[in-house]
Amino acid sequence: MATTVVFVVDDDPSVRKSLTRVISAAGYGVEVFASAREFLDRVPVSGPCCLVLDVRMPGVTGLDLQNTLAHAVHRIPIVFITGHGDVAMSVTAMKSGAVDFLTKPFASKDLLGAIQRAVERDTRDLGTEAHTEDIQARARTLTPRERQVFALVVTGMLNKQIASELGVVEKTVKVHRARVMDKMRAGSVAELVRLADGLGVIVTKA
Amino acid sequence: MATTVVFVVDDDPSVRKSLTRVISAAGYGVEVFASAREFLDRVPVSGPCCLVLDVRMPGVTGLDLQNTLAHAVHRIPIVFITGHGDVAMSVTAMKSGAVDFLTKPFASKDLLGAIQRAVERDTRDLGTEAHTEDIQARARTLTPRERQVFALVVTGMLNKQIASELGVVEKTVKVHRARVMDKMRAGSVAELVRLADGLGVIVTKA
DNA sequence: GCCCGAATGCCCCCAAGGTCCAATAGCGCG
DNA sequence: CGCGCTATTGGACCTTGGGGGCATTCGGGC
Repeated sequence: MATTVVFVVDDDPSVRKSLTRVISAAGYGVEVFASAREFLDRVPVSGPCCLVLDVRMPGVTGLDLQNTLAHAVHRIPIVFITGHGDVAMSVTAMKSGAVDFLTKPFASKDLLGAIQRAVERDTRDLGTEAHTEDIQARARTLTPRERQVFALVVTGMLNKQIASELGVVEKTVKVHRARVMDKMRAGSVAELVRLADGLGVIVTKA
Repeated sequence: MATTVVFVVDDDPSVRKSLTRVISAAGYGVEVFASAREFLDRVPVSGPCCLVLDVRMPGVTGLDLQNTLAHAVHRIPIVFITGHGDVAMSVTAMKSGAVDFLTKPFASKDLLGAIQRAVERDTRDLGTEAHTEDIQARARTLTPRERQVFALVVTGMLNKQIASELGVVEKTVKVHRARVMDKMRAGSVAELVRLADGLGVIVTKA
């Protein structure tokens, strides 16, 4: 499997160096960046990861980067570190979903603990994300009509009810329905409902 | 409907007084307490609410109270306020699910904004909670056998498969199944699956 | 002894799913 | 322009699955 990689963004070279030592000693892959921009210029990742981010940096700050990433496709979990943090700053970061917010000096084990929690979260997110992607991919192969039938089937409607709803004959509904079950790879109505809800719930909850 | 009530726990009488003024002016009901213990001695609430809590108090602190409430049945959303907060304290509070963490002096609108978000969260929680309660109540009326059939039906298994799984005849399964649909007030398998997943997801998440 | 949960048999109806076949419409390609 | 492909629709027919009604039996518990 791909090694879990921890990204470090800090403008202080000595901090980057010591963080790299501590984090790689814990068995993670480490990639360091001196600025938010540098990080954004080569984000593409696969596999679980997290971001250790200095709040206070010249130019784009850590909080700015957090906001930028919040609208990105894949939201990477962030552990903030800072030399001169204040309460308002930490609260803002936490409200925006940061995993932790450490003020220097901090114990290595605190940092590694936070990183571990961040990585765990990311692993979970990636799992559900991949799963949702998979389902959406199947849903995309449905024709418009099949999609309509799909939507009505998962409400529990009978074929004849769906038929009158769509203004067609029951037989036609059966055909579409069979294709939906096939394309969505559902072996039963129960599975189909779960696929549908997985699609809907995620959208509603996220 | 019941008025939304905001609980205030602070050991400083003058703070209690001014908070009461600000919060009730915003249209909320307010109940004040001088200590965590005093609050715990008369918690029972119905209807949406939230808690405005001073971190630093003699005896049981705000963070202690937060921990205590975390294991309670109904987790009330908390807005922390404090005169002398530090970053570690705020991060702990936020990680434990606090809605916000304000340091004095703060603007009234910041407090009221936080309260509004807390109340909205509580309203949502109460809604889903009541809904889950309702479903669980129905599930409790099921006999052991009906429960087993219920569990297998929502897997998408056929009656004959359930029958062999339970070592009985298909007809017997049909009878239980019919009772399950009746008791759970489900009009279709689709609905039944949603009821079951609603139960399962909550159980898994809580 | 009565009530209830559980199990079962028989009969019948309706819903779901599949087979074989067929028609129409739109769209891109040579 | 015709050919092929896909989406959509529909009919006839048959099998399997789900659900309801009715009656019976059996074992516990009050």
